[in-house]
Order: sequence, then structure tokens, then C-alpha cells
Amino acid sequence: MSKKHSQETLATLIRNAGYKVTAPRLLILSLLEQSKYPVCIKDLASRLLKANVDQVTAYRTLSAFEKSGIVTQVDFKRGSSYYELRDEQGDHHHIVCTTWHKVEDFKGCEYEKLAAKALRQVKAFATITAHSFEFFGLCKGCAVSIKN
Amino acid sequence: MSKKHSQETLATLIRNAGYKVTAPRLLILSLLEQSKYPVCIKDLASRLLKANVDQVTAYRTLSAFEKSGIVTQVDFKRGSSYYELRDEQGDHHHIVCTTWHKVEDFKGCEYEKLAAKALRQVKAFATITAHSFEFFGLCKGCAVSIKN
DNA sequence: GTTCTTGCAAATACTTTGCATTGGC
DNA sequence: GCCAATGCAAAGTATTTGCAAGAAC
Repeated sequence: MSKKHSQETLATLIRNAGYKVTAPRLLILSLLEQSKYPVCIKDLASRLLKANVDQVTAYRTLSAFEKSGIVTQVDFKRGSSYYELRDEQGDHHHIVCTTWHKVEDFKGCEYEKLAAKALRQVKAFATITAHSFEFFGLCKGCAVSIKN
Repeated sequence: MSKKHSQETLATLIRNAGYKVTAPRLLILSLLEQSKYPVCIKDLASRLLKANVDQVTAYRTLSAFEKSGIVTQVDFKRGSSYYELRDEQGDHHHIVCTTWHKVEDFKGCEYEKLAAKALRQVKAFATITAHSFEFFGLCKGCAVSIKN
């Protein structure tokens, strides 16, 4: 997921969403951008601490950014929240190793087709605005060590 | 999701997973069975309280049952965990209204196809053992009231 | 009788809120 | 200067752990 935005692009993202551009916000976005996979808020907070940014700011910022669609929250079933920069196509998801926590991306969940199908089935719903989709499994390393 | 197991069937589920059959466990499973949609652990706990079952027992039981595949945890992005009896076919998922919290089922996420596709793409993984998939949107009631 | 399970108390982890101060625009 | 954003402290909520007593088998 690292499609390098410049510092200026990150600032624009923030401004366009109607927020003031501040150092903590730029830092959070650039940390997310530098990470190949979603970052848990705890890790993020510990890196922010080095720049004297409080973790409360991380919570507030990420929650605001999620509402504005700048970032996406993903659930890896590990107790705390993971975030990544939003994927424009909205069609990349993750495979999570349940043993050693390796994470990989995969593409092509064909969300639109499924959403249309779901709305046809479920009469009580008007629109679908988001979806979550993750696979959980074993990476090859863990599969081997479990067998032994 | 209410495919009425008898009390005896529930006991068998428990026994087959290698656990002792106890009143709290039977009660938890029958509460899950009676509910049309996943139940959050807080609601469950408050109902268990009436039978003098501690919420710690709910946490421990559900977590054990999830590992054994008796129940499934679903993430509705509402802070606390939701559980339901495991769906044998494993192919039913939910549409969750983000405003008033209506939940409906839908079928046909075609998980096997996607899993095969994902494994073809992602060489580092050996197997996929589970998946999460939920849609978030607006039910018709909420869509109307927001417009006004 | 042995081992697993439970309740209760307490600890830990995660997230949100209140408020005075700071800083973007 | 105005209003939003931040840090710090504290509260609130969710979940886990330790251990002695009780129940399943």
C-alpha cells in the first residue's frame, strides 16, 4: 500500500477533509503511508510518543480521519484497532496469519457485485457504504512448524 | 439462524469439543440459538446474570467455543464482540445499519472461490481457515430520516 | 477422586471525555 | 483573534488473570 504521497499531498488530504494541517496529523499519515500493512494504534502511539504526540491525539485523529474516509479501520481480531490509508479502489484486503501475525494483501474481492447481490436479497436496506473482508489462515512458515 | 437444536444436541456439541457439559454452557448456547442475529457479549452477560452466571464465564466460554468452532465472532465495529452459533455452510454474513443498528443476513459471499483466488495470489500463505465479511450501510428507515 | 469449570476480586488493556492551553489560518 | 486541535489527567468500558471453592465425569 505504499503509494508515496508527498508531504504536500498529505496536507491536501487533510485540508480537503476540512481539518487544520498540524504536525501530529501529518506525522500520523506519513507513518501509515510508510507501513506496508495496517498499523495498530498501539504501535502508532509508541512512535508518536517520540515526537511528543499523545496517544489521545492518535485516537482522535484516526477516528476523525476514518469518518472522512482518509483512513480505513481493519479488524484483525487482535483486540486493538488497525488502520491504513484508504485504498482508492477499495478492493484490497488482507490475509492474516493467526499464529505469527504475518499479513499480506490480496485483491479482487469484487465488492460491488456482492453488494448489489446483497441489496437484492435484503429489502430492508437502502445503501451499502462500506464493507469489511479479511481472510485468516496460516502462512507457510507457521503451517510447517505446526505440523512438526 | 435459528435452526433449533434440542438441549441434547447442544450438549453433544459441547461434549464433542471436549468440554464438560455445564449449565452456563448450555444456557449460553441456547441464548445464541434463540437470537436471530449475533448477540453482543454485554447483552448476553446481562441475561446470564439472571441465572447467576458471571460475565467472566461468558468471556471464557465464548472464547473457548470460538477456538473449537462452535461459535463465530463477528465484528460490527461497535466496540464489543458479537457472537453467533457457527453456520455450517459458513456462507452467511451480515448487513449492519450504521445508524440504528439494524442487522440482516445475506447469503452467497462465495468464499471458497475468493479463498482460492487469494491463495493463488499470495504465495506466502498455506491455508485459509476463516474469513470475516460484513457490509455496513443504511437501512431504509434511516436513509429516509437522514434525508429529511 | 481427579480434573475441568466457575465465581469473585482484581488487574490489565483499550478508548473516550473534560478542560485549560496552544497553534493554525 | 477565533476556533479547532492538543496534552494531560481522569473516567469509562472491555477483557483477562489468579485463585479457592464447586461440579462434571
